[in-house]
Amino acid sequence: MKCVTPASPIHERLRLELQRRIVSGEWAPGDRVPSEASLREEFGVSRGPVRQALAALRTAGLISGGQGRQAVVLDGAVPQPFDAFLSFTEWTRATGRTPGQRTVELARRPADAIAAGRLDCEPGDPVVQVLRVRTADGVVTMLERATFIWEAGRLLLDQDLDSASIFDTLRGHGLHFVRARHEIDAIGADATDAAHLGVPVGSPLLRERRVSYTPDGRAVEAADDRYLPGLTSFLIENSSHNPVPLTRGAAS
Amino acid sequence: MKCVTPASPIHERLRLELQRRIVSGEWAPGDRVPSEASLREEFGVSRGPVRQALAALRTAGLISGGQGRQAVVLDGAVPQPFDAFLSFTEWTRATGRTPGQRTVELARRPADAIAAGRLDCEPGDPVVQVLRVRTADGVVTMLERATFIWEAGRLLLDQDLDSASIFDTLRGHGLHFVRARHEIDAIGADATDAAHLGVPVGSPLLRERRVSYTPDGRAVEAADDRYLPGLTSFLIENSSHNPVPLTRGAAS
DNA sequence: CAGTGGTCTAGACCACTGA
DNA sequence: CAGTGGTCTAGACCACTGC
Repeated sequence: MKCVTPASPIHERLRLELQRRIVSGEWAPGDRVPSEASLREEFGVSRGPVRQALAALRTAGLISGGQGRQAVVLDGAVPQPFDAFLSFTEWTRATGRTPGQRTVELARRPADAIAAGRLDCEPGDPVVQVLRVRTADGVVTMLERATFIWEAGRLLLDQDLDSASIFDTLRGHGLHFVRARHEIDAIGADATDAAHLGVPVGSPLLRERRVSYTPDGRAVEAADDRYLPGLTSFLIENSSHNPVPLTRGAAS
Repeated sequence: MKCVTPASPIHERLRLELQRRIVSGEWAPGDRVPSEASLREEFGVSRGPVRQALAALRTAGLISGGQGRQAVVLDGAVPQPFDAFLSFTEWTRATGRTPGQRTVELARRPADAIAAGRLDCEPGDPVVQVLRVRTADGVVTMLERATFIWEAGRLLLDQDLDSASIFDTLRGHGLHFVRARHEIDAIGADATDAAHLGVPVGSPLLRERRVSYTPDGRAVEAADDRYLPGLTSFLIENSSHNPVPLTRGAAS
């Protein structure tokens, strides 16, 4: 088994190897995935890790499955790691482009009721707010409004945000994100959006509101990102075998 | 164990019971979930099903987790079954409202290049297209453009679409959907959108484009649904433990 | 250091699919 | 009817968390 990271668990290495065979085209869409028994034999492991690896690929939308029915390679989009969905910087790099940013505002102020509710802190608690225009290969793509709890935001106040990734900075101080909740809808551009994205007030924008959490469950960042339409979309792969924490919600 | 459906697998019944305890408030957000050992003892099963049930709850965003760290109940949104995300009818009912619809057009025509590509058939093959205004509790919510392959669409031609769920109809003929791919973005209303949704041309709409598949991997339905903003949003729970087939994509 | 979850093995039975 | 995946058990070792 040609494994990239020999230190990780068997099921993880197995998943990476199978994923490599799929995205490299070695196994083409429509091909039948080897049976669990074959994979057990090929890699010399028991059935547990094999099933874990296959379940992960199914969740990622790379293969199909079903009782009695042999799995088949699907023509899914290449899966992105968790970080790539959290960080504009990571996402842009992962898609082969160069991320850029221009910080419009970086301020410490007391949390208003909305921010306090989303970040699970008290109104009036100090928070740090960032307003940045994000670009990909120099093209204006998104306007980012992010609010951080003081413990995280204070680390950003003396940073040059135009040249550093916020996520990298926080990670460097031991603040990791392991969970996030996203709410996606459409909204007309307000005056601020219009000014920085170069569109008329009221023109359509794709909005992603997000709250990110640390392993111990504390909310650290609440964001309101507004994307220019036509440049960005969100893709979701969904199946009854592996239900996704995906909900169509009424207004909020 | 108070189980709703004694015929289903242990891990499924276990998940439902634990989910019930969470959504009913019996276990409040912030409470610690009993250890795997306790659950094994309480339900008299081995560790496998217990872990399967807990993994499902983690994926659904209902509980946290982590090596050595005892799981904690989160304040997540109530999870929706797979069907509820596919069918406007199911979703509306699941959220306690009454679905309605007004069919604008129901037509058989040859597939154009775009529809053929999405449905994996040849341009010129017959398809059935449906244009419907969808309402919830009588409020106009969404304009649905759906294209079906002939095998499915032919079942709809003699239906009264104003009173029946398309998904129910197809299900009744043995056409089940088990997988779907969704692409979500924002777009300005075109003339058709404007006329049926009652908004000016160019005003922001939330667009969901979707392709649905049967168990044997055939694409059956390609949809382009446009939601009025402020009434509907998409919610996604995301974690590094349980990566979600969720991708931010460049334009399409 | 005790308890917890993460991982792995070996073996078993069943339901379903497809030739 | 043979092969496949879905499910379950019993037992084991390890890494990490939190007291």
